[in-house]
Amino acid sequence: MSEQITLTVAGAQREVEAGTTGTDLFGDDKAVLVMRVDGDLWDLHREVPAGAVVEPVTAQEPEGLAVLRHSAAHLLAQAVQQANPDAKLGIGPPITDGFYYDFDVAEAFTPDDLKKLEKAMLKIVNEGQTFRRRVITDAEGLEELKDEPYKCELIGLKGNAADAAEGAEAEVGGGQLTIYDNVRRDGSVAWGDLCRGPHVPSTKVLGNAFKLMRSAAAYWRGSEKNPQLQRVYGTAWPTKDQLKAYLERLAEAEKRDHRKLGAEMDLFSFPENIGPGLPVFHPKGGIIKREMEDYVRRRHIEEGFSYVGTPHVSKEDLFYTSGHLPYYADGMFPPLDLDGQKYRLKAMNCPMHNEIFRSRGRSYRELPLRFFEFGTVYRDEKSGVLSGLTRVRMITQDDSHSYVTPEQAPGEIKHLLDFILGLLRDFGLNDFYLELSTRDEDGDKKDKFIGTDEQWEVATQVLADVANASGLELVPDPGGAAFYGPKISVQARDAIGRTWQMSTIQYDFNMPERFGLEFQAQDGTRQQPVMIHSAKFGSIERFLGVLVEHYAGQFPAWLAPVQVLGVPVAEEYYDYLGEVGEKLRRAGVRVEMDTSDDRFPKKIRNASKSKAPFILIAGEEDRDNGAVSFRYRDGSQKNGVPVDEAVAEIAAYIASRNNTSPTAAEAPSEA
RNA sequence: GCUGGAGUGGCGCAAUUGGUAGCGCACCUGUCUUGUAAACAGGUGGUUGUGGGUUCGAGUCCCAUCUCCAGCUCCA
Repeated sequence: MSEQITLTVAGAQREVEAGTTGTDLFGDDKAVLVMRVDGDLWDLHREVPAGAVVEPVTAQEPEGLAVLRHSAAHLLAQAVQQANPDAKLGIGPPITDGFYYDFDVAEAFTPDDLKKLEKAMLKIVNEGQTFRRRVITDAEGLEELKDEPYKCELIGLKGNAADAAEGAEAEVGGGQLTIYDNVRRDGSVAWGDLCRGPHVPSTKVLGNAFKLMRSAAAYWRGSEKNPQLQRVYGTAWPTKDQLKAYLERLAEAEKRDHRKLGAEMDLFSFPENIGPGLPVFHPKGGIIKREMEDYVRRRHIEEGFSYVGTPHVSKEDLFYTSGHLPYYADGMFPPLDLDGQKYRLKAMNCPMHNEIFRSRGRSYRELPLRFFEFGTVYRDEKSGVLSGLTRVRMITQDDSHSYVTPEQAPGEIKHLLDFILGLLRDFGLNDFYLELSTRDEDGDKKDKFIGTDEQWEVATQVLADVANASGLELVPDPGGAAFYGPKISVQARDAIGRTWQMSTIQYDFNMPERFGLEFQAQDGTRQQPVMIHSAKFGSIERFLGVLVEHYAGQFPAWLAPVQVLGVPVAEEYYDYLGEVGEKLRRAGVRVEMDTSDDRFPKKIRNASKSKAPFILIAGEEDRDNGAVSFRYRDGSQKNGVPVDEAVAEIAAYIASRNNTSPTAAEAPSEA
């Protein structure tokens, strides 16, 4: 009597009874969390309509994993409201590596609360509650959720949920309004929440591969103007092993933290008496910074840039001319008053370079004209955003400005992009993607952008063309442009897969106008150049921090503050090894000697911890043979190398700028 | 800037209900020093971020302030 319907299940046509659910189809396989029905994710307990194309979805694919995490967020909210029925619910979407849920509670969550909540969540997991979907009308929703003001607000915003708040679409989606009830085994409803779903079939699925990480405040719907809610962050994984691996990844990142390594390795510090966000570089950090700058300066000159120099302060008017001050006064330090004339610490170099450009008449024959400098700028970053070297108030930009004709712009941008990628590779970063930051078309920040629609369109198109031609992945970033023009930024992935924003290339049609820049064209007319701004590493300070983390402090030999650490086997050999050290110094190598009165094994331990790429050892045997022995970072050794050979090998390795650590396993001079 | 948490010798940490500020590493001194991740002994160093307050007595409690951490917001 039951009607038969036809479905396409996992690619194969099947005849099933009408009313068949996803659980009927896939329930045997516990790995299946939800199903994809004609492209949309559905709960397994829903009935599949006739003619549908149905596929199982597991946590192996990103969408399945997101469902798992979304369900974990629900689990958290349930636990919170169990403990505190007065807690009002915000939103609770899945995010990278986990989830969060926002609550309006009288008291912020303590670490102790998180532990208790985790236990409560585990209890719900063990009860094996099922997520049950229920379609409601807006009116029913408003009635049922009358004690949840934030949810009601979301219902009111339904339809443009994406605008309501990042993550809000996880709650109300675009279409039907649904509530998910968590049902106990006896059929009673434990808890419910407005939610678009879908969810995993049972809380059991969440196992105990979840963990609450931290709590922090977050503005409701992401706006400073709104009240702050308490956000609880958690992580959730399909298996305990994956959770463990994730926690290990975090621990690894912590070990590489440049703030920690910077202090340990005596590279830099942030003295309280100088001020927050203002780093000082110690001798060893200074070496790395200088090596970076020397190399980058050399490469710029090779690529046709002229090195220029500009002051750190200027009359305030300059920044009105550039347009920075009216727009970004908050980001600049307050003015200094000099006999009634206001001066500002510079927050950007371009106005200064423009003054160099217009210091005399320019000919088309000079273009592209490329100015470059390590320009240190000062920005009054809000106190809460400062973070080690990655966010500072003193930023040394490896900043260049190319003045070109509009026709030359695409070629110059390509030139810059190739140059940048080459530089990043020279420093050992090989994995990139690009971001194209454009102006906000209609958001509330639209007014921030100056220039005509046509100018923006041209500029954006030029950048997009070059970016696309590069073959790299290109991610759009609407609203991320500078006020004076769109930009490409290069994002680099480091050794443990984190991405860092590095270089930027900006197309600027605006500042040449404001500064009245012009050049004389072939036909004798005066024309306006286009400016291409570019910072290769963004900031030397930040890039140094990134390199510390990328290499975990084990810098490539050419950058390492101490390239060779000499370890005599005993006091008797201090002089002999000292002579080797002298030879190395004459070859331009940075050498330190361990002349402490520690005994040999302790010296080896210290040397290993020092992160020097080459450890040179000499004892009786070596001295007899006019030789020296190598110990590398990986613990491998090479004994009895004649001194001249050793010096040549080290010097060659450094000169090669090889970014991998030397080891005995490799051929000696694979430079 | 907002919310929450935290500041104890150079670094990492400890100090029962408010009752003598300790330990390890580093550093200094001495005795040592012979082949690959810690020789032994002794010693210096702190007005517990800073300024107030409560108390017979404050690292511990209260207020303010500075700095750091996490997140939010921001990032020309």
